[in-house]
Amino acid sequence: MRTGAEIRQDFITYFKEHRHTVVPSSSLVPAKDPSLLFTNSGMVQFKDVFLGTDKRNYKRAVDAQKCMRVAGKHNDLDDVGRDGTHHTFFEMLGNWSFGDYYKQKAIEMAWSLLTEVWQISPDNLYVTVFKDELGAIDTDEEAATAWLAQPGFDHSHLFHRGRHDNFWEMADTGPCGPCSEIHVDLNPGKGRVSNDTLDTDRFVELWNLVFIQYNRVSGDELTFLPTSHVDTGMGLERITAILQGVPSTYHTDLLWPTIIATQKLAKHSNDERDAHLTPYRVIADHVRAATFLVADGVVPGNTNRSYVCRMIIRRASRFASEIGLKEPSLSTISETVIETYKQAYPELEEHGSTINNTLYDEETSFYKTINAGLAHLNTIIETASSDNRNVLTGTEAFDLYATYGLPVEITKDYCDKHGFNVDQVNFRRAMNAHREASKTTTTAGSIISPNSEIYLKLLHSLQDTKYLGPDGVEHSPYGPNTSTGKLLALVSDNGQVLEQVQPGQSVGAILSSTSFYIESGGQVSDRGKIRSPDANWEIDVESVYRPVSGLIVHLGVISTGLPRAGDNCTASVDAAERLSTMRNHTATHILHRQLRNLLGEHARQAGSSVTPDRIRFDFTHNKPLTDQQLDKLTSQVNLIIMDNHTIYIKHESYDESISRGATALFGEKYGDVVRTVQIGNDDKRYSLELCGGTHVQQTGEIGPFIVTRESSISSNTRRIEAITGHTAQRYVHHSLMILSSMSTNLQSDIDTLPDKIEQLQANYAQTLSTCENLELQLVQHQLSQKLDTTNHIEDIPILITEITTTNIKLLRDITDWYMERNPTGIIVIGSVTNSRVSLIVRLSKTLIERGLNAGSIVSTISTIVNGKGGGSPTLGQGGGNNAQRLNEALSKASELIRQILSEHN
RNA sequence: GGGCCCAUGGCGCAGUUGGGAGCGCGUCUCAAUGGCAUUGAGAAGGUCGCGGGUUCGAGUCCCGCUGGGUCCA
Repeated sequence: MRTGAEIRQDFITYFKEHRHTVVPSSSLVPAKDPSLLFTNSGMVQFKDVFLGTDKRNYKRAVDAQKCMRVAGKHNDLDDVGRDGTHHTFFEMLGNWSFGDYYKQKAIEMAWSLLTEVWQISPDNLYVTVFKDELGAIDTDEEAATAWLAQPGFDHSHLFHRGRHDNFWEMADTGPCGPCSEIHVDLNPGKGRVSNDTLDTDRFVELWNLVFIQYNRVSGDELTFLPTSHVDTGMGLERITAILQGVPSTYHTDLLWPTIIATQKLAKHSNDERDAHLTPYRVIADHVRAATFLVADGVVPGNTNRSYVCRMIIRRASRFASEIGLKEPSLSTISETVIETYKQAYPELEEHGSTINNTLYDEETSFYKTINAGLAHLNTIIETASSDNRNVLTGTEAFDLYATYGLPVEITKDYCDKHGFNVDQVNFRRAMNAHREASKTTTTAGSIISPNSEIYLKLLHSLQDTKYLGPDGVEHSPYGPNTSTGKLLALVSDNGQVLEQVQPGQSVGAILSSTSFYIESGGQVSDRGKIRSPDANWEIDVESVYRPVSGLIVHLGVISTGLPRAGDNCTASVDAAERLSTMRNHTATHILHRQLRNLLGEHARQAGSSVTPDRIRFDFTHNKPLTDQQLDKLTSQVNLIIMDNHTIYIKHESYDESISRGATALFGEKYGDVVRTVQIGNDDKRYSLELCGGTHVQQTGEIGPFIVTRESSISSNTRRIEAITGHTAQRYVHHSLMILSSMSTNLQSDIDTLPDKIEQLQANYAQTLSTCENLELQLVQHQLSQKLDTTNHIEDIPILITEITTTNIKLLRDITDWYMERNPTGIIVIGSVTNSRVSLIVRLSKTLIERGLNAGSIVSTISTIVNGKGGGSPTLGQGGGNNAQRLNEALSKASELIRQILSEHN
């Protein structure tokens, strides 16, 4: 029996023998494609080839591509594991022709691989080809004829299908074409096969061959592409299940070992395992997906892909607890995944410890979340029970879910146990409302979304006029800062050619050659000027971008003159800014390396921004850096700078650079030949990264390196901001000035400033408490002198007085002092500070039943001083801003108390 | 990107239309026992995350920020 690994290799070997270039799987994180959460098919890494915006140096390719399908238009995550076919993560085997062979050859190779190499009986194979149900697009006779000509192909096994199944489109417009699907009969002899039975679970849809021949210009207009392409995809899990003759993809040797590993942990018998197959499948699928995600640098978090990663881990954990695993166990299970896949995907083993720690940490924090959520649910249930309610409202259940992260299934279980029902209809309703509310209302600020079509046309027309060679604009960002050439065109920001322009206008300038760097790898594009001495004009360039391969647009403002296509001109990069950027970029590499040395290899770059002003570096790490770590980091980076290592830049093959240990980044796209930036010579190499950016020649040029900020941007992701060169030097200077002026003001050496400040603070605290003490004594003194003015109304000692103090807290405290001496009494105090009046009424508890209430008394008398007040029955506070009427307020208090007491008798 | 929740002593938390900053554990001191576990009595420990605002008065209400949690896109 062929193993899954062998089957993957069979596929690759077969097409390699047919002169295909073996291309490695691209990362699950799509390179520079923010519209796509994850790589979800084999074509993602070749998308720009089909669009015609980029080229490869091969015409035939074969690959096994890691794919994730989750949280798409309809989130089918909840279905994964409930049957034997759905997966979040899977591998797509594909062979590709970029303008090389077409239908005939593709079909022939597919047929021969299936029937000859893998020995699948032609009797069990069925094929569909495209036939437009609307009759607008031609039927794919070419494919049909090719299928019918294959040896052993049963003519009754060919079916026609319409647009939904057999016409492939990348988007609303763009490359598209008919496709052919190969289906395998799992139950031959189960009766006649029709077009409809192909969709039943008797069949597996195994392999889709897409023939890209059209370009959709609009909803109802197709044009033929100049060259046609083949794009095929076959699920590795599916073919493996078929060749191994097992009942589902989970029973293949790709996933079954994971299920066995889980079974061991759960200590289940085989019967118990089979009775709980759904949780087993979910765990196997999700742990595999999470393992691959973490290996590709995705870390669980609360946004975007990070969130998907978290969701998968938590869902697996939830199902793990269903089979009795109450301790974190996913990280143990993932070891089996790594073991199964490490040969084909060495990154799994390389990041093994990161995967282990990440899964363990996430599962642990999930437990914490659940416990907090259950505690919250418990208090809800308790209060509800005391109100004789035994239904959890939809809002409550949803709040538990959306705010406390308690999965609704867990809520339901817990409610069941406590005799509660959950209002699921209103839960759904709340969920939908939440979805609506979350929909982005503001479209993210104008992302340059060039209409590639327009730019491609422009590129071709410029090439037709011979101003541009076949490779397009000559680009040399690594050479001299200045280049001379011709202004080829001026365009608007959506790519329309501008015939007439005026000074002050924003334009995009296309030159025959340029040395401006184009934003990439986090490094911003250069700024600078384009000048024409002959025609006497100048453009201030703000940024530069490449809408399609071969075309470079300088965005800027015309500062003087009237530039016209055809003018000779010189483009100069702002050299000082560029140098600052280079300092920062090289420093970024050192920072990256040093972070990993300091924190561990899991601390990987998760985005960066390198500008002339600063470095912003995001990386995966789950807690803040301590002061000691930051200190160590800074001094070590500076040491490396001072070691004055030489930077070596070279071009080599991707594989070669990786084998030398180069760091490749996620979300970056690399060709077969890559540019590597090495700090330090081969004997004393400090770091090696794939990078297209610009760098200084010696680390010493960087100057001082200073971390200005360390912060969190989402869970498990930290951000460091830093400065170098002139900016750092100015920063140090500025800081020293501040220190020096502090030292003058505090009359202390800089070295002893911290002590001095500490001492001042201690003195201040001491003085403050002394003051408070003195004030208290002062107030006590005042009050003690007035104690003999205490009157009695009926049998109640009552003191109404004015006291001078700035501290209202003391007024409250002093009432304690009074109450100790007159436990059954009343005291009313008025005080004036800054022309504001404060009033306090304090009375004995025993007086409450005689109708007295300190809060309401103070409330009444406060209105006299133009204010408000309130409080408890024994202590009321209030105030106002009319100090003139304080006496009036105090006598009103006396009157009021008298009145209440008499009424209450 | 949008929504919701949280931040109070070393730790875990309470704080009621805005009115005296608290509880449990821990820490320290004293006492009881020959010593410990322990028990009793007492004490220390707080910019209530930060900054504004409303108010006579804000831990509490409003706005902004920081950090953490969580869901959705």
